[in-house]
Amino acid sequence: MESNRKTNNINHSVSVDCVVFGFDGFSLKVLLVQRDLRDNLDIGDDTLVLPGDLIYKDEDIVEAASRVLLDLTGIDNLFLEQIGAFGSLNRLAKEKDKIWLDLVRPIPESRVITIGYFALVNIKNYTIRPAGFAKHVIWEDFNEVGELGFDHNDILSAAITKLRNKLYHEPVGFKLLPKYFPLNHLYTLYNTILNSKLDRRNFLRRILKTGFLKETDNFQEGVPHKPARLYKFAEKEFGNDNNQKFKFY
Amino acid sequence: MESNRKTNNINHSVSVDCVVFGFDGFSLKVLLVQRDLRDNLDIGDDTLVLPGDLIYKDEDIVEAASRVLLDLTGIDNLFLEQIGAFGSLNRLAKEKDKIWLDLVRPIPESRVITIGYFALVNIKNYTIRPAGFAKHVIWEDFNEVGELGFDHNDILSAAITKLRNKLYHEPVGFKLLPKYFPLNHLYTLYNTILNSKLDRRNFLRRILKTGFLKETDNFQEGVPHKPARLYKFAEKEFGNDNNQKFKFY
DNA sequence: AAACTTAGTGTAAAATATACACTTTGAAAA
DNA sequence: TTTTCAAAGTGTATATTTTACACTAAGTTT
Repeated sequence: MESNRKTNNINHSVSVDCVVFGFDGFSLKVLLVQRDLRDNLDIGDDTLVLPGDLIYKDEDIVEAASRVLLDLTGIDNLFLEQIGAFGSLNRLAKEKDKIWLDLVRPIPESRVITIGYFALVNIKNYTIRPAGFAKHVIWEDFNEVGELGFDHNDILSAAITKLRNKLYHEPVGFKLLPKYFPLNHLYTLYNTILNSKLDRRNFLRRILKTGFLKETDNFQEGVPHKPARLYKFAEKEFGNDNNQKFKFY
Repeated sequence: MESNRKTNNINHSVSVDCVVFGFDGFSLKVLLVQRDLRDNLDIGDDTLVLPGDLIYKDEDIVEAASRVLLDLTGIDNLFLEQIGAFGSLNRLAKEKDKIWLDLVRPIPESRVITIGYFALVNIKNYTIRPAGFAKHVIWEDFNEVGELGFDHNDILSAAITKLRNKLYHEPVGFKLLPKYFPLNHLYTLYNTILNSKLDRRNFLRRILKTGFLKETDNFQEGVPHKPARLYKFAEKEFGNDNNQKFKFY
């Protein structure tokens, strides 16, 4: 039996949890799932959590994170980066969390250490769909995230810190945007995520100087004002390996 | 039986490994242990590894790292920071590693994910001593580290990257020095770790401007030249929480 | 044609970074 | 006690970068 084979193949000590950030043009979003039971029993638990699951015994950690995102949200083949391991002894100790674990986990009392992963996506590229034992999958406004299940607020904090640092040193901002985008969208994105109001002219000059953007001959269409030139990521110079760094502010 | 109680209390899926850096005035050192068997059988394995061990089921991860350092090296009560989780499927697959695991681990074939930790110590504050199942404990010159057991070269790489980044943004360099130190020692330390030859006058000016150093009225003693003024870390301004950052280069 | 909205652009002043070498001071040796 | 040695300690002129700041251009809508 397929599910049995999988059950036996579970590592009950280690899980992964994923922080997926998106940007809709106005605010930073986080992908959250409302947990539900495998067999569609509804226990009236509407706690939101990060998408995550126990890993399989024969599965690389980052592969587990990929699988989780595909299963729970339909998002496939993302660039994932590790945030770190979260293993405090009471991370599964909230009452609601224990009830849920009792119902869905073969060894509900097991002490689980989770590895956090972090990804950036263009929100419009994905039609998220609940699957596995998620009831709903939603894009939650980052500033409106309330108390999550387990220690997921801690993981999310670590993720936002990482994202903010990355914006200053690595060409990542464009990952939250469509392939072609006007510079002002990137400008709004930086201001939104960093909670800042950067000088627009200086921003444009500096972001271009980092070299990770390449101008195209395409322009915005359907906007009720002068259409802006579209830019794209300069893969040739920066590759897909997140190695090259720059100093931005 | 004490050791039995402990054996039953082991989490066979998760370990910790520690990268402890020291500085002897000339080069960066890493604490390594030569692994040996618990019962002092010598299997002729002189492979060097990072100090590490499986965690206990009821133990916080960072506490496990502390325990390991105390047990294996006599170093107690260090500031430890997480590097990340290392969980590739073949991380324990080298032939020598398998032999060692077969001999010392209750479940030698278990798939183990390890959490790397990183610490900086003043090398002279500690008389390292082997204990547990380490045969020797040594301070190895960072540039002379050869092939380590398991995936420990990967962990070490991640650690040195982290250290180099930290030197630019956090007041940590002084942790590798005695409580009171002349600025030139810090200068040598930066040059050594960063493989650079910074301009001395500019370095002194800039490191002072970061504000994390406080001049004292003490001077070097017993040196065959003009004694330099000693400085110490400005705890009042920077606290012990590694929060405050600066931009240094 | 006028009004609206965002795109796109330049510069002067201030701050910071860089490159560079000599004098001072104490200890040790002569 | 004088000389020598070794590292400590210090300043500045120039180049570069950062900052603050506001108007014109272009396309769309009315």
